[in-house]
Amino acid sequence: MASSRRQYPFHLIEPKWQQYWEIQQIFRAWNPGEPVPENHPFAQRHGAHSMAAGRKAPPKFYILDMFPYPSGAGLHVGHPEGYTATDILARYKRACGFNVLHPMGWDAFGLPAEQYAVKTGQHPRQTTEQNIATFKRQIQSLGFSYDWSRELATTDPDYFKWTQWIFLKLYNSWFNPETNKAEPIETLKYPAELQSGSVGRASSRADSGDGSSVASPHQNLESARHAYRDSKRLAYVSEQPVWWCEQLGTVLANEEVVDGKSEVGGFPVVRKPMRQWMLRITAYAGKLLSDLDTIDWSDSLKEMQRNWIGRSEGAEVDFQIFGQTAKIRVFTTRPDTLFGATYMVLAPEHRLVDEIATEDRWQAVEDYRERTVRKSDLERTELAKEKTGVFTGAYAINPVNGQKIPIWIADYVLASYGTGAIMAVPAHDTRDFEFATKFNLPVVQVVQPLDPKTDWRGFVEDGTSVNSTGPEISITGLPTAEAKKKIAAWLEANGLGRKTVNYKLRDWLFSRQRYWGEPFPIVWKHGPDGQSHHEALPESALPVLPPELTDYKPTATGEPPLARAKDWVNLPDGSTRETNTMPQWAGSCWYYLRYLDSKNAYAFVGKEVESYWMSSRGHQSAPFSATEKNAPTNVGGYTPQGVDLYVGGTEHAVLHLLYARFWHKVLFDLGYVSTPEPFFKLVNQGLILGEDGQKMSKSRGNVVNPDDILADYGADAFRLYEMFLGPLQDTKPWSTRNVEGVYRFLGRVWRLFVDEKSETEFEQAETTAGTSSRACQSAEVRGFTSAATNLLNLIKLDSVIKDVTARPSQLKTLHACIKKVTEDLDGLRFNTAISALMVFVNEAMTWETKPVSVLRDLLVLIQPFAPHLAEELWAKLNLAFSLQPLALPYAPWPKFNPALLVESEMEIPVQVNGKLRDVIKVPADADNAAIEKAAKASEKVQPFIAGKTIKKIIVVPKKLVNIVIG
RNA sequence: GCCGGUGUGGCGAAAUGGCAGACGCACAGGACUUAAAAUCCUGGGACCGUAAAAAGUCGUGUGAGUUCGAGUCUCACCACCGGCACCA
Repeated sequence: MASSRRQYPFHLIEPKWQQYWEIQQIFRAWNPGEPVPENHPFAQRHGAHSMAAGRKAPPKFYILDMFPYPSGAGLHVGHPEGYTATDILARYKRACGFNVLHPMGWDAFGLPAEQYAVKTGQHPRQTTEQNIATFKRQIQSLGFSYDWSRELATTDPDYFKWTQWIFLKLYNSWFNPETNKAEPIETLKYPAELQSGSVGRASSRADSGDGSSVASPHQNLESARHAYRDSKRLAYVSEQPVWWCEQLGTVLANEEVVDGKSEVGGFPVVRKPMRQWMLRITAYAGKLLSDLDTIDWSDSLKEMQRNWIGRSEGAEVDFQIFGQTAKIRVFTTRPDTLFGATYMVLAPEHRLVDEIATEDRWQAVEDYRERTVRKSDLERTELAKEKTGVFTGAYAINPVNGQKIPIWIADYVLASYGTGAIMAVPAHDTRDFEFATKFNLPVVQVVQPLDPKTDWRGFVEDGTSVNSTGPEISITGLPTAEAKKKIAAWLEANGLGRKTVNYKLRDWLFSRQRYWGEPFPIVWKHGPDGQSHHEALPESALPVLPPELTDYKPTATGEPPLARAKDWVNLPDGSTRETNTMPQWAGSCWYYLRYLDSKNAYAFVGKEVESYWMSSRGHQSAPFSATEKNAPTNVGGYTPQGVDLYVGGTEHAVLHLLYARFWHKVLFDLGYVSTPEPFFKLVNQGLILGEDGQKMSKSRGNVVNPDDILADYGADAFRLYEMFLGPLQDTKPWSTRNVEGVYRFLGRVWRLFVDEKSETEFEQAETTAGTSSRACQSAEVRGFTSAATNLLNLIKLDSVIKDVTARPSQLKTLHACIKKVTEDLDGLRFNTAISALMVFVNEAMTWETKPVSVLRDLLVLIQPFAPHLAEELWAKLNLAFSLQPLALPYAPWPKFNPALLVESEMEIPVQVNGKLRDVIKVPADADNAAIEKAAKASEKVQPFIAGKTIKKIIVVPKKLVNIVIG
């Protein structure tokens, strides 16, 4: 920073008010039934009994930030962008009379702390606590109005006790397709063969619903029932290939694997099958998709979730295998192209491959499968890669025309989607076409493009069916949509297939081989026959704490580090604990609910409290924004509810936001929460790039440290700058130079109020006292604050601030500002709200007399943006004019009065053929005829219309005149 | 390839279909100062003019269209950003 004089003493003002807010608990949010101390400003504004039972509480507003992962690097300038936006809104809503819930906490489990532990032996909890302390100090130095009494960390046993509790709810529930809801597992009826004493064909493993699992040779009824229930739970166990990283000695989640290498360190990873816990998120695919229509999120975000869920409508069709009893079921979105199916493809992992491959093809098939398994997903799906595959030797019968078509295996067909098998229609599918071209398979046209010039080869859009007549069914001549319907109906009627919906969404792999995560509340019981099964621990056993270890490395066998703690793992009754831990996403799935009632020892959240904050009519008492487009209201039969505004980065578009919605919906089905969606309105803040327009990164050396900005310009300037940068949602480059612009603005606000001479005296006194350094503040906070207050009291108000009635022009300036700032805050347009404040201040600087009333309103308007400066000036005004108002954060938001903006004259632009020629002044009450007359009389307009025929004159009332000439 | 978004001065940006460029940065000139910093005032899209003005012409990625009137609406195209990517 240029070593210039401070615009104003923010270095004293900011710590002073931050400490005041904390000691007075100014930003405590009050729960229903909670007694509010009489001297708290909330009580002064709303009444001491406003939250008492049976009283109608003030409307709530729940405004939430995505809580940060407290990394060792500390805060970067991207964090405060969202936090400032939410804080401004929180302060604005508080001033508008809402009971505002604005909490902060820590998403504190995670790999970095664990890796540090592996390297140094320092317990991850210690690392985590240090990082939280840094983050908290940095966040608090920005003056956010968080209710810190609700602070939580996902790593607190009091918190993850309830994460484990929710897991038990998932474990003890199943999804009932008939009610389309999660229900307690007890409501699950056993199939007929498990109801009597007979031992039936029960599947012994997680059942994917295709009824194909092989029955165990011998099981008694009890264990068969057990297995059946286990296969239906929302939390279940299955054997899954996962990413294993030898160098890191751990398994990695998909999102930690980038381009076939570990995101951390760039080490190679391999697929390895392991026993895993899964969460049945796929059961909710339909609801997760359709309920997007009921919430106010950006189009792009909703689209990302839609793509991730990936719904496609189509049909399943059974193909008889030639010469065998087995059938192959395929999924297709284009049943209308069935006549063009000239071959079939199975995924190499498809379970029928073994059965159908002929002897002469066996070796080729086996070789191909071998190669496929070794390939990573990346290699399999790599862009523009050549198609590969081998013929199995077997044939299938096309059910519509009886044709014998070859069955291939190829890795472009994924085992995990649909049925793992496709009918290939090379004429009308790009991938099938490539494959057919490479292996010389026949290509038969069955769809005619509407435009006859379009080549039908590789034509994948809708058209008209051709060559589609078989012995029993014909769809030739039908448009695609109708052809689909007709063929689907025929398939269904003949038992050959049925309409279905498929989703790309997969079940959520929920276990990690980590130390620093929530242990599962699960034990394994080992039967005498060598069989073992899992059982839930009772709620009374929660929280399940992780054992203390000295070595955090995963074991050589790939077992989780928890397995090292033998005393912890082995229980007296011979059972053993589950040694996996939950993924980092678990804690963030429900933290917004814990904030509501973070100290509750008896429930994850109290019922009444949940209902007040999540489903009382906050939106109705004050619409978020009347002007907002696309704000869904009352969609799907219920008023949108939940968190009123959630702000965070796009990086969580599909994972956190999908997982949290899923958990919330399960809790809703089970009756624990009162809304089907957690987040009513969600906004993604845009990325802040480096000064060079590149993404900020250490390697580029363009990272801006918030602490530096704070030291040079203060928190208020930092807040203001982040908001003035541009629209919240946009990506925008950082510019330290531009910080000076808003910093100067705050200096002008300061000089609008204070007497310059007294400030000079203050500066001399400060130099003598030597308290100018920020460093001394932490040492003796109280001493610092009283010294700072004494110094600041030397600064007096400007003598032209008087208790006089404001002039009409002054009121006009003020109310234009009130209007603009209010509307812009409702629309989250912080940058233009700030420019409106600048316009006001620029104007007010020229006033020879400054009415107190106007300046007080100004401070209420500025308070959300620059709270420290506003508080200091507010205090000075109150002192000088002996006022005893509410604490500034609770002072009512000024009400815009349109009558004050009325002018006696208005300016009307006059156009000739749409081109501006003059701006005329007419009386405010002039009617259209008078305006038209004045426009034609204008001297500047005359030359353009003289001698021309006037074809038409458009007068937009009070707005504009356009004279159209020939 | 598919989906979503964005294109406006030297820069960040602003404009319910109605005066394009508010507000701010940078810049230039002036005031204050021994001087500098800070502060205050003034100027500014481009072109063409002029001693200086005025007037005029052009101008919101490109090309068409709708309209009395388009940065804004429609269509096509181009560029950039983000997401997904053999999902049948």
